[in-house]
Amino acid sequence: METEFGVEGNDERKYEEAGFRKIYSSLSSTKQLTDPVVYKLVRVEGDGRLVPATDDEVMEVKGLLIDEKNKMRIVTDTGQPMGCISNEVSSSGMLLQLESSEGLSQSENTEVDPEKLHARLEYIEEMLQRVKEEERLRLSCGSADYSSAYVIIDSQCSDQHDKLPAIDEKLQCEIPLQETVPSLAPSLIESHLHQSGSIDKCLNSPKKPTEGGALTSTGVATSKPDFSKLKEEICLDNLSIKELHETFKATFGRETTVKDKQWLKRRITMGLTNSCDVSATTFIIKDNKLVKKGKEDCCDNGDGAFANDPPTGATINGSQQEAPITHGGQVEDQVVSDKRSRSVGDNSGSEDHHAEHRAVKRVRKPTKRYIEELSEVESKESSGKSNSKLKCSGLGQMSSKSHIGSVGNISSDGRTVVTRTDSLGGSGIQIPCVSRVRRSRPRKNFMALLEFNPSSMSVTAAQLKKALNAHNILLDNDESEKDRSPPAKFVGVTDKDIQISAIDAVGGHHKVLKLVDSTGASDDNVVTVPTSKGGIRRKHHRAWTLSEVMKLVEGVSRYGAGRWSEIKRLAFASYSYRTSVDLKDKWRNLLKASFSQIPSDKGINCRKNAASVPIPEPILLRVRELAAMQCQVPPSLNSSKGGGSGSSADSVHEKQSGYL
DNA sequence: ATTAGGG
DNA sequence: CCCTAAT
Repeated sequence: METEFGVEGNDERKYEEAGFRKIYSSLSSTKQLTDPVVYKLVRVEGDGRLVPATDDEVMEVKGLLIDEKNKMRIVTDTGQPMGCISNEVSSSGMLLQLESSEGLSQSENTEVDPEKLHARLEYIEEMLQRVKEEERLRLSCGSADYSSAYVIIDSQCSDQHDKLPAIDEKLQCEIPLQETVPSLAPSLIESHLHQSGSIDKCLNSPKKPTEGGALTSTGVATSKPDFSKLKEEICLDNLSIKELHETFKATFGRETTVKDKQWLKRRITMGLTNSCDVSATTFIIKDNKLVKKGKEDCCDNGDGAFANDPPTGATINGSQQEAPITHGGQVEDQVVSDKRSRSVGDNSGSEDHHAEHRAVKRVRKPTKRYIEELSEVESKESSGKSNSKLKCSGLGQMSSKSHIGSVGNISSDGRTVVTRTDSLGGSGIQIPCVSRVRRSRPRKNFMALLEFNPSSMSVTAAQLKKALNAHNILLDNDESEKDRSPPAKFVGVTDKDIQISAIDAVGGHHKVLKLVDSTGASDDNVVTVPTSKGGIRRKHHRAWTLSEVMKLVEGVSRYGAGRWSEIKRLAFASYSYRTSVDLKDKWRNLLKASFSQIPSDKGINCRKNAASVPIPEPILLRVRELAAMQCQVPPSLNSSKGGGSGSSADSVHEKQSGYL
């Protein structure tokens, strides 16, 4: 149906005979299908049966795996249910089967180059990363309905696995998923235009000697979102992987480890242009619009898409050892060389970790909060203990047990969650160091309980535990269990986690990676932090990402300031945190910022930026616009700053588009 | 339940 | 961000 046959009909028949139905091929006709990867989509029924994905499901997932450069195909299984894998599968989901070419085309040849396998592994990881990212992005758009994605890796070459002990390990990584990732409002783009007089250069020289020094020795800029990189014109083409990662973070407020330049560029571009139609081969974003350099024009040609695939990745700077995931099929070797330990799917925090770890042989720098928390712990316990634990759970696990093993846990807001044994009520249970207790709701319940049962601690404790469990915060020693993801068994999952667990499927021939989606907000937990002053204060600051801000702004422009619940529902549907009140507060802040920060623009970005990322001027401008058109302009500084060129145009603009 | 404002 | 008053 949605089949898009075509292109190298080479092994077409073979696949079909094997019971596959090819549904998508993004292969360019020029590429050789020497080492194809086959995807098979399967749904996991509640009883554990695996049934072929429906066409609709296929369609849905199809978009997730458009891989234009690597030679692979996506096919669905036309066949029958594949049998039971587990009766623990409660949630239905998608199965994505990756079949290595070795399995298909070389099934007779048992001798598989270990290197190739390794390469395959790396490749799969990369793909998983991408699936994950796509999943996140998709989630943030609030579209999807299915809550799980499964990836099955057909291990027909299981005999090779001994040679690659890492495989099994890698399949068992948990992936706490993070929410977020909106796209930028097109409306912002316009306002940006007005101001673009002063706008110019590409951001390909993001390294100011001053910044980031503390973080990385490679001179890569800091990992904190740097909106400045998103301002003005962005030449994604010239960026290294690292820089792309930075840009990605700035755009989506989240780290990524996807090493594919093309993918990164496309994704970033999509985010920045709020378009899903980004298939350009050149990625220059100017004024939030995609500018195509040498080629035709921008954004369009949604389908066949990435036929020509100018090696933008070829812009590899020799200086930086960037992830050499290139296209074609020659990549593998390079990838192999990159076999650092790495988890299939951690989330931002550890992704960061990986990125850093990879570029520099250096342990991830603990976040401020982490240090803070650690110190708190230390104050109670012996400091040395804590330290060792940190190291242990942070890295030791990975390196010792296996290539990757469990990456430990990462809180969805990007912080590494180190488990420690704490004397909570003297029970000595293991709790995540940084785990935060669910905020408002449980607290309420908890309080209520305390009120009604002031004396029965057991009850309240149980309730608390229950509440925590409800949010997938394991208080028990399940921590390790969770990590291990015992084979042939699905981990109990809530909709709040994304994880990948390996299980032995039918006849032990399949490894299944489960990619459970997350509503994204597993982090609206809170931690109360004893302030040095004595009081204890809550400590959840969830930094607003650029994307969020832009979404907010766009929401305001669309529904009007004040309709926070509307905006919440419509524009922030996928953000479980960020209440309407939050939106309101943020808007208030934005207003304040937009009307105050103007004059000191140049002087500011020197030092102060280090701590707090400034909001890009275009956004502020837009905010001012909206404020003006909605009569929210603070009386004091009404028309002061506007004197310049942009404002006149703006005012005109705002008057005309005043009502929406 | 949602908003507006102050803290 | 939190809290509260007002609607």
